[in-house]
Amino acid sequence: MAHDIPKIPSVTSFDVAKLAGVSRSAVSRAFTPGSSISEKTRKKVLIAATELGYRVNQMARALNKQRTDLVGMIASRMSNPYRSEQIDALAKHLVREGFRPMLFCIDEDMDEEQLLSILLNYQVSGVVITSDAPPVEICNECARMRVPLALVDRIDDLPFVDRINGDNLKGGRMAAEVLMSAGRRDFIVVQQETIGYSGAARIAAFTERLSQEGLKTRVVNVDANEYEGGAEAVTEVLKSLDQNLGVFCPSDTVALGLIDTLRNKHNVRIPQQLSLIGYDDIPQASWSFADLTTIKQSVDEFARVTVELLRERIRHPDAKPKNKIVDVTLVRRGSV
Amino acid sequence: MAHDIPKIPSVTSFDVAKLAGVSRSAVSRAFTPGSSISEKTRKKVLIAATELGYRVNQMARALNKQRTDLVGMIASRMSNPYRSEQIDALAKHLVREGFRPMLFCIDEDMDEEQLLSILLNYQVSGVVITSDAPPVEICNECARMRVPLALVDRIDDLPFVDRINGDNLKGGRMAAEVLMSAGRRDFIVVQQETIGYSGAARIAAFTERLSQEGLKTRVVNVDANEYEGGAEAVTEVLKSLDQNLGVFCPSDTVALGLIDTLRNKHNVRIPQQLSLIGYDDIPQASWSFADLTTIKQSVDEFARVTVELLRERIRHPDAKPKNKIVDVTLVRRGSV
DNA sequence: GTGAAAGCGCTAACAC
DNA sequence: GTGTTAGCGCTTTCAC
Repeated sequence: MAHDIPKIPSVTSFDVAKLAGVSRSAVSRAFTPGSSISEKTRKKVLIAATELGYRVNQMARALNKQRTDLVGMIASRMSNPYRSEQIDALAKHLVREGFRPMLFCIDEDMDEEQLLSILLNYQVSGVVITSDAPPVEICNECARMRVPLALVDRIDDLPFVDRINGDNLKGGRMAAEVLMSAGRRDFIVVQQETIGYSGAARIAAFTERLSQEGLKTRVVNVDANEYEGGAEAVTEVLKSLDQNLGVFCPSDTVALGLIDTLRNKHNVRIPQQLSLIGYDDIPQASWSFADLTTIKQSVDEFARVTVELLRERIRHPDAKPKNKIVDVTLVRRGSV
Repeated sequence: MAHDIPKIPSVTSFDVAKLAGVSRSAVSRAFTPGSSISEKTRKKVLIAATELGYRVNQMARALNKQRTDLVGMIASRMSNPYRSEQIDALAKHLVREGFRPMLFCIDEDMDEEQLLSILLNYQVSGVVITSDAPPVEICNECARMRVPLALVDRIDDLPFVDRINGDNLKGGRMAAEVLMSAGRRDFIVVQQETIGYSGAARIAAFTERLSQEGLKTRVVNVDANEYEGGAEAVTEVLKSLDQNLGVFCPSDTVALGLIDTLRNKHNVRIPQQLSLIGYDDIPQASWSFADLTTIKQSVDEFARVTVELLRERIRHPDAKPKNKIVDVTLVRRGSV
């Protein structure tokens, strides 16, 4: 077998120590921020290290510290653009902050026990869960083992577990207000069978705000998720069309299914015949076919806060759970 | 600080060995598939392990084996639904095959050197790159260090580096043929500034197939990517509208920007006034507003093949590069 | 501020 | 098939 390129043998702290004329401890300290080492030796070590192409072996370090910088990200439904934006942002922030994201995409038939094993076997520094279906066992076990855990868009009340949520109360209310100020008086909210905590909270806030004005909301339940769920809601929406209708979908993917089907299969004119508002502001919401008014949640802000909470919890594993709320804003487009 | 839940101290192979009345090697063997151990002791060990809640410490194992089961996935443009589908599929396959995916989302201002450091520091078992912009340094260094590397949708010719590509030749030809059999005689292909290898290959195949029939293709260059790129192409497309036009976008995201803008901003009727075909078959291509005919690449098949190549290369790091082609199929919808 | 020594938890080579 | 022994490469008391 030809070896066109020579394989480089791995260089250890011992080699660096020898070349720099110091001990291995010195090398270790040179690569450990905040350890007591003179600037002079640090320089010497760094020079030797560069010369040899030394990199500290994280496995050895982890074995010692009983902790890696690995962070498990558990995600479901990556087909939802909001989810993949979230993961994208989270992965970037984690790396920037010195963590190393491991990605686990789960679905219905995932093996909770196996996943937990992996997480624990690798002694992850933390876990972030952004999925609708709660992997209960994982949450409990993380809490129990004091593995820092951050729950995004989830409300589960667990000891030692932090949560990050959008301001669903504000978002739901804003949706109601936008629809009202567009002159709508009759309301439908589309609810997927598998609705999560966030969706439910948004709907509750929406309904509540309307009832303050003495207005009623009808809930249309659909079996499918995302786009298909929206398409499914069309039947019910069409029935109410002669009234002064405002529709709220607590997720853009659903709203997009609805608006697309309404416009392109049933020639409904929006916003002339009805107003529609979504939630999340995924990229597709701004596409011409949709031109969807929606409530924007900043994935970047979510990611920032999540990493921040993780950091804090690593410092204080036994602190009581924190609950962060991320602001939401209205994005006005043509569907209202 | 209250400790509502007791923290469990970590249990080592030593503890299990003691309880099972065997040596630590026996414990190790019980957890190493294919090692020589009697069924009887294996049982004993497993029972003891379960009782104590033992999990093998991957860091220690890795330190020993000089290799983790970590696989780095390097991805760009997660906003492209095709990309996130790819990552989703890849992550699932990797886990199923015993690997642990680390995710690195890169953009223009990423630090190649830092990323490389991470990969090497963690002694990853392999790296998969699915990004348009080639992180050259990373590729070279992986080859050099014999870190198994798989390139998805890339053509870079590197020693010890495997590649997985869709059948761009077939795909490009099919696109041409579909358009021709719809009676089109005048062709435009939309090309983004940042087009990657795959896109270029598809365009080449498309153009070539048409020229076999004596038909010419005009390339429209756009500066923006994805949806915006498609929207940008509209101006040029409209100019050619009175002719018998067929348009090919080597990526669905671009095609969607084009078709959406054409239909919803310029009232162009498709396929009456022109035929349009895309590439990838992302979920949005099937939405009503688009109803886009496209060339489907199976992300699942991509993932399967990629993991397979990784496995092989781990066994034979010095084998010569393999080149796998994944089949593509036509998905007929209403845009042609 | 620095080095020596003792592990972190595991696997592999070697005897038996 | 099984136990013993010797590390994997690093960090970390503990003296100095």
